[in-house]
Amino acid sequence: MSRNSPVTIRDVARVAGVSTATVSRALRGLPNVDPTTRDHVLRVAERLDYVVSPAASRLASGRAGGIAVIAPFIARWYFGHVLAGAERVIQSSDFDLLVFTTGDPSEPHRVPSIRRLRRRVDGLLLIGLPPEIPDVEPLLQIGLPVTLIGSRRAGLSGVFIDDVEGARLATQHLINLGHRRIGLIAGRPAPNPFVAENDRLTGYREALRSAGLRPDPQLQVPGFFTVDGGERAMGTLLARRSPPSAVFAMSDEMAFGALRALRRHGLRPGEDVAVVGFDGHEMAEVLDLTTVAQPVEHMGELGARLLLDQLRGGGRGESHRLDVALCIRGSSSRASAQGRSARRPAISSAGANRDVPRSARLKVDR
Amino acid sequence: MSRNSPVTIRDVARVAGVSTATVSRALRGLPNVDPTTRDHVLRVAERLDYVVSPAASRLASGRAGGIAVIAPFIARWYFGHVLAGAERVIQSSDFDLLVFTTGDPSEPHRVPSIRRLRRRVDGLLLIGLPPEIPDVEPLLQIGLPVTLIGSRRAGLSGVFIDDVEGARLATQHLINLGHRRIGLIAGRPAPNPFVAENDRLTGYREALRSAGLRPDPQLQVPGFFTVDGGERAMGTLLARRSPPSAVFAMSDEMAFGALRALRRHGLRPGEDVAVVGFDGHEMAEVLDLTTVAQPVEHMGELGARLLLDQLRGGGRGESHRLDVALCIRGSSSRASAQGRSARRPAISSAGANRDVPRSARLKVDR
DNA sequence: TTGTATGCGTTATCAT
DNA sequence: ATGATAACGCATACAA
Repeated sequence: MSRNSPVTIRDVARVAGVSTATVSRALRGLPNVDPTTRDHVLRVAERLDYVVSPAASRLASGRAGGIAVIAPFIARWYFGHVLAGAERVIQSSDFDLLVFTTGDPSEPHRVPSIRRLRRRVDGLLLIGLPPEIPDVEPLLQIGLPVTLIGSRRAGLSGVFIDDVEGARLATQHLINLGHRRIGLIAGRPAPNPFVAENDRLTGYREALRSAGLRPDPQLQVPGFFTVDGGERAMGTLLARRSPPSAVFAMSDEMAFGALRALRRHGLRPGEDVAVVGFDGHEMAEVLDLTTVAQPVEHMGELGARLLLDQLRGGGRGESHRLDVALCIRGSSSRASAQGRSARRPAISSAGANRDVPRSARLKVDR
Repeated sequence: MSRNSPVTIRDVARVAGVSTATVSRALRGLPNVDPTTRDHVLRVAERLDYVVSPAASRLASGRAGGIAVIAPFIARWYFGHVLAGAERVIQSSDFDLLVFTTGDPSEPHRVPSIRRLRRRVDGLLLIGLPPEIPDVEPLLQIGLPVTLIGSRRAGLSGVFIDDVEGARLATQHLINLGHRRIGLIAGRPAPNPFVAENDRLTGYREALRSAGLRPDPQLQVPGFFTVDGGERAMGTLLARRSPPSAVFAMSDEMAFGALRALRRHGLRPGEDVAVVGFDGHEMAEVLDLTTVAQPVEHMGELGARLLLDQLRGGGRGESHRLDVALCIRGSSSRASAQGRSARRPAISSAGANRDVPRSARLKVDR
């Protein structure tokens, strides 16, 4: 059995008839190497199927050779897509991509300990992790180049969207449709340290206020960014004495849950209750859900690129704000203010200020 | 405080008043170390905030210290969830988790070159990559411990489901509902080397045959495992001279597309055309889609565990077959065996509160 | 149980 | 442009 073929740099040097130093230089494309020599060395290395030992290289050079991508989750839509974008870019570099998951950052710290990171990676790519929360802070102190995706911090490289604007777009859209009681399915209960959430809350409120509407705390419910959470949140909203006629959810997945809650209550999205999500999830199209789309994969790519730039000594601390886009679909376009209320006489009246039909008041299961 | 003071094993040894060898042994929990000494060393290391240099350690020991998880995609539901499961257990080991993406394995090879893997990882975790396709084969030859998830090969460690049985369950369910023309939305066009696809095709055919039905090639269309592909496939099926009254899709995402196609054609899933998917996607519940659920996260966990066992010299080549479960929902339970019969006036979404008969066969899931 | 000494495969410094 | 050689930080036979 031809177990391992420990072809070392010395073998290459010997066969090529040069010193290991020259081989090293040639292989890494360093200057001060005769083109002829380099060519020769490359050929020999190829023929011998030589592969540098990362361990040795790293030990000698002091570089770790890896990039840590740290995110709360992998399987959730937003994170999966950002990660996919980042992976593509990092894979085309010669850094290893190490993945770390933290779980919900508002819960007990599962953030990878510094020890787990130190000496193993040269840079950090943080996805959806607010730099201000206690467990993340240490990661920033460890002195490695960092790039933030989906959150931001003065002086740190990052790529993010205008969450305030996104939420405002969504809310304003609902207002334009004639709605006056607009609910909010948020993430975690406020107050919390998550910038994106706070920004979206701000956008929501601002839109309401500038339309002369008063944000009603009773209409703001946490949905924890899950489908089930969104469903429960919608249930809670429907159970209010005066339920909303429209809802803005801070994520598509929560909006999906909201849609289901509506159906379970016999209400039709877009007709009885308007719903707008946030993300641009593929399923939003399938479910005919209006949403604020963000360029997730691109955010991952760009973030990775920014980090690589730093690692290569190039520009440090660059920051990019990407645009979002409101995708209007059936869940909000069939304005019910005067819309197809024919099928549901109960809600035909009262313009935008109408109440949700009685059936909405039914108790929420689960 | 000063930057980082590269605390080495020698510093620890000096401060602790022992040799570096002892420190090394103590820190790694090796036997033949006086408990008192070990304790002392540990304390000193802790106080000095010592972190072993992976590079040095790996160079000296010859181990790479990493596990490569290789999958076609990250952002697709199945892969994201399997990966999440694997991540959890690998993270609790002391191997680094390196992620590699290949893109669709039926396309030009983007499989990570051996050179990219050799010396960097100690083991391979292949997700949804059939060992028989040309690009994957080399990975198996490189001599590293391998575990397969979602595919299998005699002699190789792996975790998979009974795809034949899953497809049979789905198809039989439709047959039981009275359907006789049952379409199939497959993955890639047959023939192809993907075991899971072939198995599901087999299950589909067997169910039909054992019910005295003849599988009609005209009713088998590729959907490429995407929502859009599924939508197109459904469109194709509906355009047949004699369209199916029911459809089994090899993935939930394709089934979602099929649902959308139906709606666009003014047909109601579960009433005009029955649809069954495959996966157990969360959205299946939201969309009231009947599906064959597989324990994806658990597959990831188990796969990682099997690989770790091999790496630790324990059991080699273990194989696990996990059970699937048919989750019956509205997309198939409102039996209406007459295909595109006259549309019914009723709107039945309100009653979509079906429970999930976890049919006889579910092992692990949540 | 503990210490000594050597080697792991590269990179980088200094000559040449 | 190229070569010799000292680190790099740790693991591990071997000795004690």
